[in-house]
Amino acid sequence: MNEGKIHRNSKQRTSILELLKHTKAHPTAQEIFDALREDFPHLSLGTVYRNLNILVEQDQIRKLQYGSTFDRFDGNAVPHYHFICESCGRVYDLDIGPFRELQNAATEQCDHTVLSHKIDFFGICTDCREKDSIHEGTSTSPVGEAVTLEKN
Amino acid sequence: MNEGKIHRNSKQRTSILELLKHTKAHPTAQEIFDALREDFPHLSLGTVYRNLNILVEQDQIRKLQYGSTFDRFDGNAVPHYHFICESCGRVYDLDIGPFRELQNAATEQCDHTVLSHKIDFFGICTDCREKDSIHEGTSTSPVGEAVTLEKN
DNA sequence: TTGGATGCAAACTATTTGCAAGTGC
DNA sequence: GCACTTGCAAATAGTTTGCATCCAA
Repeated sequence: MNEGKIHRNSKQRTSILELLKHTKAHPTAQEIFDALREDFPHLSLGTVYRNLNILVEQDQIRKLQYGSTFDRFDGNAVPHYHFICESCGRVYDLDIGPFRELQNAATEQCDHTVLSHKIDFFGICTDCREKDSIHEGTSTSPVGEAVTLEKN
Repeated sequence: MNEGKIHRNSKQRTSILELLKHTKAHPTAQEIFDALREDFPHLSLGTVYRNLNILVEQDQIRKLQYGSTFDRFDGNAVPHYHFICESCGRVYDLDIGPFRELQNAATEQCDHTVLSHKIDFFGICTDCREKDSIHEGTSTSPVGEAVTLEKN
């Protein structure tokens, strides 16, 4: 895309980065937009998306995708794994790993050049577990495709 | 959604499932549509999506999402990990794991109830590595958000 | 015969893009 | 002043949905 472009500073982009660096919430583009609207009443969603893409490209933030219809963004550029609550859709950082052995295992098993990996854990977060007599939370459609080790 | 619905047989759904069971290619909805068009000249994309969702719901197939704009589908319902080529976008099955220790590690570190996990490995597939003097393949935009253990 | 399944087209949603005006360097 | 950025609105792309008709049980 616009890989080699020289980027100017902009209050908008700086604010987006700041917001992401100071939250653990992994917000969506829309959430970032809503939050920054207070400071920039004329802010547009297009600008938010444009800047998020620039920041991702610069490796300052990360784009998270695991099954909802929309992406989330992570201001923590340091490699780490995630836990995704299948009830409320929230994303939590995990403080384990990285497990380089996994990559060795993968490399040994296939002939491809393995450069990186990503692990997502799924389940029910403490928050949802507590308010659990109601069982089904206001969920943003959970995920499929995960390795269930203990099927119940 | 339509969880408890009783589903009739349909040639279309059967064919979609057959196709997915007999390929290792993890095709997209569009690719499935194109392939089945030969047998069902009047097939519609809507039908393909509807049936894919039913099959996912029935745990007969899995929906894969790792960063492209579109989803892929996996006829292998047995838990397994994937390797995604960052150059050509192809998805390969890996024959390692599942690593239940990971889940224990995660459970210990957070208080959430961890039910499942998923691992994706990223890199360059053998195919792309070979035709590599040309370097940039016809890529469908690679992924972000992965743990790079050895930055080169 | 009844309610799910299909084809078709229109609707939706998240994201991207074109353009004229604004702005950092 | 040049080129990047912005806001706005229109455009995309992938997926979903409404509806009349079709078809499996």
